[in-house]
Amino acid sequence: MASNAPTLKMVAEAAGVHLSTVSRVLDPARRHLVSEAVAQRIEDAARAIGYQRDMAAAALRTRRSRLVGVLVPDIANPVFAPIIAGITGELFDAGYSTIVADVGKDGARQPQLIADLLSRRADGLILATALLDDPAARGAHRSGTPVVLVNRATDGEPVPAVTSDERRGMGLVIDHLAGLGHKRIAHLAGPQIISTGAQRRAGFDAAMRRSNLTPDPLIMVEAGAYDIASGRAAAEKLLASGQRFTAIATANDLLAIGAIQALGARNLICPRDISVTGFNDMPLIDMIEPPLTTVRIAGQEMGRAAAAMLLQRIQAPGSVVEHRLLAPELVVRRSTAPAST
Amino acid sequence: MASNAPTLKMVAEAAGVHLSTVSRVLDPARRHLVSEAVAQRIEDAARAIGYQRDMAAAALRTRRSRLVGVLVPDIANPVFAPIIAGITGELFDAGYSTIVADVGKDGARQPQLIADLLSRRADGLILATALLDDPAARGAHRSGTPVVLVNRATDGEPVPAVTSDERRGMGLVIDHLAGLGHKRIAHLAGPQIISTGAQRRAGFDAAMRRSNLTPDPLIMVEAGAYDIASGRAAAEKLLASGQRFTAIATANDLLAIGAIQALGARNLICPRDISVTGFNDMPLIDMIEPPLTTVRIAGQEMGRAAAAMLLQRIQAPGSVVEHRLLAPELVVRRSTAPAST
DNA sequence: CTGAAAGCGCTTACAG
DNA sequence: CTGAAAGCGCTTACAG
Repeated sequence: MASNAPTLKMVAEAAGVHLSTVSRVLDPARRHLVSEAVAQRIEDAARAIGYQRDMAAAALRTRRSRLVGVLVPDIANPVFAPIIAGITGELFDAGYSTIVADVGKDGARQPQLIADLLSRRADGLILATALLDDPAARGAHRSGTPVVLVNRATDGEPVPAVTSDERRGMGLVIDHLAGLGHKRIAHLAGPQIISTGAQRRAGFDAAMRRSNLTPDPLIMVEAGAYDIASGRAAAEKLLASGQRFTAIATANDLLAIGAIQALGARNLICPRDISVTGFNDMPLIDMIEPPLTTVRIAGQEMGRAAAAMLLQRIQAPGSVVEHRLLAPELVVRRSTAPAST
Repeated sequence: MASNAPTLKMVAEAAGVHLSTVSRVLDPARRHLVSEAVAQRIEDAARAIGYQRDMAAAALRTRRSRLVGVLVPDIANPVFAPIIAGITGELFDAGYSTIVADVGKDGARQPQLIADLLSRRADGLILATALLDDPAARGAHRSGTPVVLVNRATDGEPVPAVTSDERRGMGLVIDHLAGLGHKRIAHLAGPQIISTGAQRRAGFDAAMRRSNLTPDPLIMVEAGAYDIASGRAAAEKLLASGQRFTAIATANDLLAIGAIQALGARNLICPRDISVTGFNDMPLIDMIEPPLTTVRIAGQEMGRAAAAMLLQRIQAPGSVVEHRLLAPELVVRRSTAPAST
């Protein structure tokens, strides 16, 4: 274990050289500075005694840790799983380690987690936790720490980000529903303090107008959170309003499940009476009844792209801030049908 | 950012003391060694210039990093999400950071990841990746590194572990099915090189005998992996065998979905013709058609318990090896019904 | 109660 | 091409 781990000095003694020479040989970028014969001898010795470079010490000396911190709102939420997988995969390939931390639903742990990550000399941060107005994200970015937002962006002062193109995603939904003859389309929106909620709603408005339909404020409701209970509650409000509509475009798969439950409670059947769409294409959402028409976001790619962007910013800290948008994809299943008349 | 971060020395200068005194004051355990007046002055100075302890340097000096590595077979698998959440939550509360790493489906990255974690002076490892025979887990444990297995255990030489009580879980399933009058119960087993697969199968045999039923090798199949496709393929083999059975007890929810699909392909309906049970109670499994009767494992608790056990082993490295078993719970839904006659 | 010094394991100018 | 030395930012015996 660590307490008796071989050090550079031990390798040096075994090979009969100075430890600085060992350090050179073991760094691919500087190995050529040493004669081949000596280098060979050192490599043999290092292998023989099982030398492993101490990253903690190297980080202290070089001020680079090859460590990246990832903050997520809820590590148990399946939506983030492919994103995290993409991030860790890309970073691993680049020789980086990833610390994934869960800030808790209310984000309470975020400040301490950021401080902790920085005190471990993390080379950069990826935040999946951003609110539209997010002082922590802005602050970290401003202070010069390489930061990239993923899945959710901020508005106002730009911070580097990789997200799905939410407006386009909702546009695909509306085009699909309009194509099925739906005219009165309700929107079950996500929390408007998060970019996904706000952008999907904006995409809803824009796409409705593009289709010459009117986004009617009377059939728009906002869910308090992205979960089934909130979706059901919001959909019940919609149904209780007495307004007429033939489809509900929701901002999230779980909200869609809640909406379908609310319909069922009133003996309305999806899609026969009312079509419902989701967003995200989460695992198993194709297995529910009815299988959900939804928008697939490229989670793993998003994670990879965010990691790549961060790596690039670690190399060139001051470089221009970009917001990369990934194209989503409509997945038509059986929760949508021609408008009932 | 990190390059101009305040150091102990800067705080010392600001407060007009030696940096060793600052170090004492900022460590709660040694603060009492310094006079209150000086301590106050130092704390004020530290706050004023925004001092943050450099964990990398502290780790180098103390040989403790307050960092724990967690290895999972597939970070995108929803089964692991609550386990990871439990682990990170418990460790955060204890002042530890967690590195979560995905070893990839074939485990190819595991050796390098373990080496990397150790080179960052991780204080311990939690492995959710263990095979029944797992040289890496055994090796790490033997070398004196604090290690705890979670969800999956090894056999042979004992390594500390926290898992669900698989035999008991499958026992609950069989008792339930037997209570519904099923006598010919097929087993769709998980991979037998993983403890979950092996133990659930062992639990199946034991519980069948306890109920005076015969576990029939002719209606037992092993899935190649825990996924829908493997479940479907295995169930098709079962159906093609011509053997008679009225229920299939599977080792995993995804396998159960595959089994239900295989039934559907032969125009058999679950549960009318054949009852099917799952295992894990993964997210949304209650929403599929039919909602699945399954065994709920206490994922988050399991994670917390594994973290607590690791913390304890970090304090007392040589302490006795235990394998903690958490009680699972049967969740009856609509995929099981009285045996058709 | 406080300071001065050594040293954790590395990397990297600087000599030779 | 190789060695000797300084120093990253801390903690911790050892003095006084």
